[in-house]
Amino acid sequence: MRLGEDFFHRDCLEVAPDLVGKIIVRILDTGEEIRLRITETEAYRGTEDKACHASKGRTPRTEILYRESGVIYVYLCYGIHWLINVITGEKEQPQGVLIRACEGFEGPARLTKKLQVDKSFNNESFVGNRRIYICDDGEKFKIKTDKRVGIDYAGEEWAAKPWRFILDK
DNA sequence: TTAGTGATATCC
DNA sequence: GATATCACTAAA
Repeated sequence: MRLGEDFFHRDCLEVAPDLVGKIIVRILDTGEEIRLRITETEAYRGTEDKACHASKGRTPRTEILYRESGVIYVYLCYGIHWLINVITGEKEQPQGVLIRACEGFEGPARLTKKLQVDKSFNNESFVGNRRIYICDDGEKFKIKTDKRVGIDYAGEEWAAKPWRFILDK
């Protein structure tokens, strides 16, 4: 079953663990279909979260985070890597979930490379999109949590939050 | 361990 | 206009 707007329209701390174990589907321009199970996500929650891009204020780049749930936020990291996020929660509230890894493709940039996602997906939505969407195949998994990674700059308080969700095999 | 890479924000 | 920063990866 394909996930709709109501799935994303919750707090990112609820959506992030729920997204683990779901299937991300990407239809290439060639018609080829790629299906991958999501194995790792991270939650980024509002202006108070120093690790969230929107914590420094609303800018043209972080504008996406304020949009409605289901919207795709893609941005370039270290000049080479595309990272993909999905917006969650209420409109005008900057929060989202970073999709870090899928089965067989651990690492946020390896994922987007495999799925051929780049900035042309930025500002689109998982809801009603025919190139990329997320499915629930009904399977349930055990989830474990951990600290987020790569955000030491946000300070100990935020770097220590257990807002990383990993599929527990 | 380090090079590679470029958009963004922040400082002149 | 210039520079510093960055939610990473692959090669060594």
